Amino acid sequence: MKNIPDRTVARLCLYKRILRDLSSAGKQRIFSHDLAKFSHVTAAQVRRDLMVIGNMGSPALGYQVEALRRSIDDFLAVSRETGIALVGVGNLGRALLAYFKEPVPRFCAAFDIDSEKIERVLHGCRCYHIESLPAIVQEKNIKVAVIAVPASDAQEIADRLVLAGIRGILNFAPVQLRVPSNVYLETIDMNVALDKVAFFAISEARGETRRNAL
Amino acid sequence: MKNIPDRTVARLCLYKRILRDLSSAGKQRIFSHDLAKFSHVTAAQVRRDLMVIGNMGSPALGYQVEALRRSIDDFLAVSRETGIALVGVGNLGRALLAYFKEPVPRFCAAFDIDSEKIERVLHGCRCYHIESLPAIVQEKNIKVAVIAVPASDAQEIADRLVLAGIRGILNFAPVQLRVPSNVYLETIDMNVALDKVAFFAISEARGETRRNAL
DNA sequence: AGATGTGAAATTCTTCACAGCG
DNA sequence: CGCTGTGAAGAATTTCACATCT
Repeated sequence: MKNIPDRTVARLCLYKRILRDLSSAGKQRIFSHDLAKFSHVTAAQVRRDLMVIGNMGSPALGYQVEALRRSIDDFLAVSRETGIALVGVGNLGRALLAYFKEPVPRFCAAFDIDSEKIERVLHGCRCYHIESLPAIVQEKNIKVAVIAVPASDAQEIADRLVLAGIRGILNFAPVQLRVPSNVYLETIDMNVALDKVAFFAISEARGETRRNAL
Repeated sequence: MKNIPDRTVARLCLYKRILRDLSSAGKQRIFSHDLAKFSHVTAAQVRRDLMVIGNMGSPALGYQVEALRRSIDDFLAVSRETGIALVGVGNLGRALLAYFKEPVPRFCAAFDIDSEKIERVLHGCRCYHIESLPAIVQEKNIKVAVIAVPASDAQEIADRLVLAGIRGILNFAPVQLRVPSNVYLETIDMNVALDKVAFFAISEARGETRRNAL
């Protein structure tokens, strides 16, 4: 498989969500132009992105919302071929459990060290002791993990995750983690996000309004 | 002021955080090469980014950690010239209040409709009824807001924020909001983030490991 | 007519590479 | 010498524009 640009994948994920919303709102067809408007990108960009999943549209009718959604879903299908674990069931961790519970729970296991939480089920997700990580990761075929522990613990958790065979990490701790290059890492540093918004909000150096992170 | 690229600002925010960490770890000087390693970018990129805040380094000694941190801080200083509001004190909102409470609380007001929460102080931040938004925004000179309400309410909140004079919005609701072009908007869609990590984790289409969102 | 799919141009972002300094 | 600051080259990404289809 060719190298798909990171940005393209992010936009495809976005289109997927928009198409789902449109679909459940009963819309049947859509033109690149409209999808572009919803996603805050250009129509040419939409069509270019859609090239990677093979053509789908008809000049007369545009794209079939449901068919396109399914195509993108298939392309990204991997998302459902793996379990996803959450590490850290503090404030943020619990919020993530709640956030990702609808429409289908996305986490299949949560980990913490606090014995208060072990074996409890929060927002539909069972909580295990971090020592069980390797066993559960194996058992549930987990390839992706989200880190929601304090910055001071994040590197140790990352190391454990890598050791347990995790292939992708979404990190919310405000540190730059070191992981082997075959593990995909993305860090969402909300301090950075907030600083950036504040900067562009106030300075007149409008960074030509990019509307999507990632 | 020239147009500073969005990415550059994001990296400057990141350098700032790293320099703060280094500084409190007692480090005095640093070379672009090292800062690059910590931020997962190249040394040339670091130097290029630092150009926008004016030169600072000495070939012999590298950069003075504390001076550089202060320079970046000044450049981004706007971050502290404004109040920041949180709208939506649900699971995610409360997690954000906790997350942004250290070292200095960053939110100066929270808003919700739930009368249970009004006038209570959570994680050091007072909660107001959404109807008070215009008054409090004016009173506290708030220019930036974070949206942490359900997707279905996010557009209405965005409209109210814009009307109240907000200049920048960080949106956590999984919808693409429509705001006037003079308002800076950034959306962090955690579903998209997770989909993307899952995609690159499993497909062999390694998107040449970008290590930072934003 | 008006939309798609796509080479090719334009733009933006990153890296190279080297002059100049301490 | 090795590092900074930076012009210039190189990559990557986005946009243009048009041939093609309905």
